[in-house]
Parts: sequence; structure tokens; C-alpha cells
Amino acid sequence: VGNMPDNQNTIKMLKKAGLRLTKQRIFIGDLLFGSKHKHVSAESLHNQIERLGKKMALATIYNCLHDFHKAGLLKKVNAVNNVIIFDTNLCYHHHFLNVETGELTDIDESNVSIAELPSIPEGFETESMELTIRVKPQT
Amino acid sequence: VGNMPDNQNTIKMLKKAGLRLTKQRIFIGDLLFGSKHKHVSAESLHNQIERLGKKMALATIYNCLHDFHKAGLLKKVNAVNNVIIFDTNLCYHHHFLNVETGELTDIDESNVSIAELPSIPEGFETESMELTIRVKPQT
DNA sequence: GGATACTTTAAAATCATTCTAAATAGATTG
DNA sequence: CAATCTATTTAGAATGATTTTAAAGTATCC
Repeated sequence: VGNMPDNQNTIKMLKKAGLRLTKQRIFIGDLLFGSKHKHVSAESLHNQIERLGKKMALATIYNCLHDFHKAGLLKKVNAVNNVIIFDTNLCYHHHFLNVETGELTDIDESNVSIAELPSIPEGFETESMELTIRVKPQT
Repeated sequence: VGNMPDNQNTIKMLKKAGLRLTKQRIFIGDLLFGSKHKHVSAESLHNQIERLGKKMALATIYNCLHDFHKAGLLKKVNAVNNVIIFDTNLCYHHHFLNVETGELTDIDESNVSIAELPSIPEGFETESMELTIRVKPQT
């Protein structure tokens, strides 16, 4: 990584993932796979892209997010207010969910420890695991 | 509780919650607050009610579920496949989520232990907390 | 029983997401 | 590097869950 331009980084990721290098995927990849981890929905990405003065069909953004997810570049986290949220942080971690606004905030991993885990049902494997702490403004 | 008819139990709950005693709320309460805990969506309840030969507007079921939730009689759990799921088990517990079917299964509390919890952000309080383990059929 | 406020209802509206089919654009091969 | 093949993008329609609307119905209180 280092000081390699994002663009090259994204192209590398897409190639490695076996995804075709389209303008749209590279643009979205550059937005997502920067230095900071992000939570995005199709809609929030679409807004961001419009704010940058670009045009991209919402359906393309849906396709792209799903393709990235299938390729293991994004994690799906619990939907909030009927909106699918993708997380660029693939590592096991947890979230605060503000039930008023739908905002998700990462919980620093070191602050939670799950001592014991249940065994997974016969014939199944774990895709991911997440603790959601729903919070609301104090009354 | 004991061998009190469900109906009386539901009426008690509704009164205590300050909700008016309508035919619809009593009927749904009877379905939900039996001996076993349940995960329901508006749609699944609607189907169950139709199977019982009754008719109830879907909007009424939505209203009822939301009213019960506001009154603290139901817990909202993570939506699955864009469907809001309500849980009659208000106690802190966890779920397996089958990502193929959307099916939620309770995890026996004794099988998980969270040793340490993060502190809640300033000015917020916890509404609920849930560990979701996303599972899929073994490949 | 009558007034009042809350509920139910069917139907329309909304919102996120997916689908469709045609146009476009990567990739591959000669 | 042109031809071809196939994946991708796109606008718009379709879908599906949920919410809203406005009118009719009903619980509660006096």
C-alpha cells in the first residue's frame, strides 16, 4: 500500500478478485478502499458520487456492491431501517447502532471479548458474526 | 400465568401496557404470548391468521406490532432480507441467521458469554444488544 | 346511551431493491 | 488491431415491504 495511488490499489484488488476493470468499479473502489473503513449503502454511495459531480446509475452501484461482496471485498452487516449496509472492514468487529438515526459506529475490538461461542448447527459454516448494541439518546 | 387462559393473560398485558382492548390486539396477543417464544414478521403473522380462517388487514398487523413494540411487549431484532422481525423473547439472547433463507434461530444463552462490554457513548443508553452469527450451508 | 378519541381498514403512496432488455464496453483471439 | 464474445451498464419497469391516507368503526369515559 504505502504511497501507491489508490487507483493502482483498486485495480490490483479488482484483478485479484477476478472482476473486470470497468470505469464504475474502479471509481467506487477508489472511494471505498481508502485509508479509513466505511459503512455504506447503495443510496449513500450514490449521493456521494453525485456530490462529486459524477453520474452513475443506482442499479450499477447495487451491482457493484453485490459483486464486491461476492468477491469478499466487502462485508454485509445488519440492515438498518430496511437499508442494506456494507462494511469495508472485513475483520471481526462490533457496532453501536443508533436506533434514531440508523448510524453505525465501530466498536474498538479490544473493548469486547466473547469468552465462549456456541457450536454452529450441523452442516453449516459461519459467514460472519457481529454484536450489535442498539443505543438511543438518554431520556 | 399458570393455567390461566391465554386470553385473560393477553388482556392483562394490554391493560398494563395502556393499550386499548381491541379484538385485533387481543387475537394477535393470544397468538404471540403463548408458552414458546417466537420470531414474527407482519407477513408471517398475516399468513398464520389467514390459515386460522380469520381476516385482518395487513396494516392492522403492522400497527399492532409497532404498538406492542412501543409498549415494550416485543423486541425488534435485526431485519433480515428487508423484513422487520419482532421477537417475543425480551431477554438478552443471540441468534443464528441463515443467510440463505433468512431464518433466525435462538442461541441458548448459556452457550455464549460476553466477558467484557464496551462503554456506551456519552448521552446514550442501551436499548438492546444482540450477537448475530450469520451461517450458510457448508460448501 | 352519547360524545370523543383511538383503531381498523382498503387503497394509494412510498421507498429500497431487483429485474429487464437494449446499448455499451472490457477482454480475447486471430 | 479489428472482430468477436461476453460481462457490464443503464433507464425504466417491476417487485415487495412498509407507511400513509381518509373514511368508517369501535373502545372508553361520563
